[in-house]
This record gives sequence, C-alpha cells and structure tokens, in this order.
Amino acid sequence: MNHRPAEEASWSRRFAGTGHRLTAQRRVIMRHLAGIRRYLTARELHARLARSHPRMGLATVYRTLEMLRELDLVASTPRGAGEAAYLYCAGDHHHHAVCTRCGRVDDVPCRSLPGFERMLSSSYQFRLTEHQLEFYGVCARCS
Amino acid sequence: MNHRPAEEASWSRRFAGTGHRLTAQRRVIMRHLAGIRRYLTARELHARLARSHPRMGLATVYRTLEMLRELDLVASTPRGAGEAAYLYCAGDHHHHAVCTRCGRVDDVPCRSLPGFERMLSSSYQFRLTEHQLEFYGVCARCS
DNA sequence: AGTACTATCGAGAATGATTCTCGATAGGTG
DNA sequence: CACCTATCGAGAATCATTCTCGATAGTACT
Repeated sequence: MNHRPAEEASWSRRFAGTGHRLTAQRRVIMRHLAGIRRYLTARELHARLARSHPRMGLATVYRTLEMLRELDLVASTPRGAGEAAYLYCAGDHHHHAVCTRCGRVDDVPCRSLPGFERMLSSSYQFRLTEHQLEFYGVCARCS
Repeated sequence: MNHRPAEEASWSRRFAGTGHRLTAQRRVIMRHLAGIRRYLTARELHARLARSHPRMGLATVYRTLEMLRELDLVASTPRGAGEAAYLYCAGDHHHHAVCTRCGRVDDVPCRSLPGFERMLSSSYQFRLTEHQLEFYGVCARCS
C-alpha cells in the first residue's frame, strides 16, 4: 500500500481541472487503488476500506470508480459473474498482463499495435480509433 | 439472414459430440446469430425472435447463449450498462473490428500477436496463455 | 413407429450488481 | 467565517441474469 506523493499530486491536479471536489472519500479510494497492482471490484474495495473507514458507503465507491473511469484514471474489466473490476491506470496508454494465479497486473507498453493499424487500414479499409487488449498468463513470480 | 447449410452442419455436429440436444430453440438461435455480423444482447436476440417464435422464453436465450459461449461458437463482450453482447464466431481463432457507427463486425486474422508474445516472454517473463483483443473504428462502408 | 428416460423448455420468482432518492454533510470560494 | 451546492450515507429501486419447477420434446432402444 505504498503512497506516492508525486502520483497523488498528479491526479489531485486532474480533479481540480474538471471541477470535481477532492473529497476525503475520493482521496482514500484513489490512494488505495494507486497502491495495489490488481483488479478490484467495487465490493472488494469497499470491504478493504471498511476497517479504516467504516462509514464509507458502497454507493460512494461505485460513484467514485465510475468517475475515475471517465477521467481515465482507472481501467475496468468484466469479471466472472457480471461484476466489473477496476485497476489504477494513470499516465500514458498501455496494456495489461494479468497473472491468472496471483492476479498481479504488469503494465505493457503499447508498441507494435501500429502494425495492426496498418493492416486494418490497408486490408479492411477500417479506420482504427480505439482498441482494448488484455493479456492473461502466468507471471514471473508464479512460474 | 443468410442460412448456410455447410456452417449449420458444422455446429450441429459439435452439439452431438458434447451430448447436448439439438432442440428447435437452439437451432433457431444459432441460425439467427450465424446470419448476422453484429453483437446482440440476449434481450435484443429475444426481441428479434419474438415475431417468428412468440413462445421462445428469455431464459432459454440466456441459457443457450451461455452454452454456445462455452462451446466457443459465440464470443461475448460487455456492452454499456452491464449487458453482455454475443457474436457468432465459429472456426479458427481471430479478432474483431467493430464499426462504431453501424455496428458491423469484421473478422481479423490473428497475425503479429506472436510479436507480443515474444516481448512478454523476454521482457516480462510472462507466459501468455490467453488474450482478448477488440478493435473499434469506422468501417469501409461508413467512411 | 412406439416407449421410456431425462435434458430442455417457458413463466415467473429470486438473486445480485449497480444506480437512484433524499435529507445531511462538508469542499471550496469569496 | 459563511454560503452554496457537490457529494455523502443508507436504503429503496432498477435491471440483467439465474434459478425453480411442472410441462414438453429430443434421443436411444425395442
């Protein structure tokens, strides 16, 4: 649960720009997410914060995660039974390698995708605007 | 809504192998999916079949889509408000290019991914087992 | 073809994730 | 420091999906 002041300054600045208030709840949620390299559902996050912040409402967690997603500060992925899971994901565009054993997530830079883009453009006349890529496998620690 | 006997033979054979019964409802659902190149939610599919098959139950549509997904005959992707959308997707492994205007889906062969796999293996010591890739953009017809 | 066995079906209830409602609270601005 | 109002917490409401159960219809075997 490392707390990096530099990163915190980065997203707290982003809040100011959008007119959103930097409340205590949002700070707590953002700090927790930034300090953990795995996907968490709203319920899991709420449970983790229950000890230190017993009055934090589940609706607040959902609202905050949705807002962070809109600000591109977190990424979301669907999990098993119709649940969405969230991951801190600020900064430049990249992809994720998720370990299927321990759940740890590594960031993977977005290289060679231009190759796909060229192929889509030439062979399919498809103008690429967005893409979503997720890797699953076994990380170095679990091998 | 083209009905291709060759493809139908292909997935009807797959049913037999798994011990699942090839019921009238499953045939109707499979035919409809195979004849349309776009993602459909369970509700949308149920609504489309309502005219020709008024007695088709929504639960049957959900059950069938889930089974088809397990058999790798359809792919699913999350849509806006927590809904899952399904696409006919039999045959070899490939990816999808989804037009954000008309919703049409083109199949894209799975090339150059070995490049990603090599990078993950060498730089991250990550052994890739699965991946999920979806393209979004504007197709040739909509440009 | 006829029969038996049981997977599957339809309808509606149940479940569970997410969102909404509303009075209370607390950022942020002047 | 006070005001304005975005945000909060608690619980109700919503909505996609799954479950329950008696009825139906594939499939295997005669």
